Amino acid sequence: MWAWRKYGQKPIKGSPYPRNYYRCSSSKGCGARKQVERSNDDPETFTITYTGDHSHPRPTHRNSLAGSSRNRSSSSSSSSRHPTMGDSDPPMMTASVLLPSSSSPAASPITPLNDYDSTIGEKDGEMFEDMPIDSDDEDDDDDILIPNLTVRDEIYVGFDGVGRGRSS
DNA sequence: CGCTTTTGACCGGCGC
DNA sequence: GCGCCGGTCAAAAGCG
Repeated sequence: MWAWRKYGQKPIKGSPYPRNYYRCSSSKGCGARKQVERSNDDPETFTITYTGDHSHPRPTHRNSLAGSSRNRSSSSSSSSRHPTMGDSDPPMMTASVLLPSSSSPAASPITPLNDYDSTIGEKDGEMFEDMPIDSDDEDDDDDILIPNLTVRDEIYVGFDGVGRGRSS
């Protein structure tokens, strides 16, 4: 997926675990940020909060980003959607990754996050972006986000930066 | 060599 | 005005 560079980590009050701050490094002026925090109750549950939007196309191997947008400000995220799609503006893209240690993924539509356990159970909050996409070749054009399963109602991914930059 | 990660410090905002 | 909290940047080190 995208490349995320960790730029900070701070202990959050109210949570025994620290929060990690990641920033997209795929593009210079990409204002996309990722915030990873572990649940207090479920150490296996990670709450990922994405904010902002990427200003660069997806490194997918399919689809050509015909004339992808070329407007790159510097910090502001003025990205455009895919021309092929007719730019809609999804208010937000959310991805919640929960790793139920005991819960069974049976309820999950896809992606057995059980495997995540090994990937994530390393330390506090690492990069576990290797979600096992079952898709043969993810032909989706630009469907951001992965099939996430939100089991915990507390797993809420808030987007304060929704519609930041380009929209509006 | 380039890039990523890690820790600390700094800054801004808010509350009291 | 001070203290607290959250958030970000910066510099250095390590690894590929």
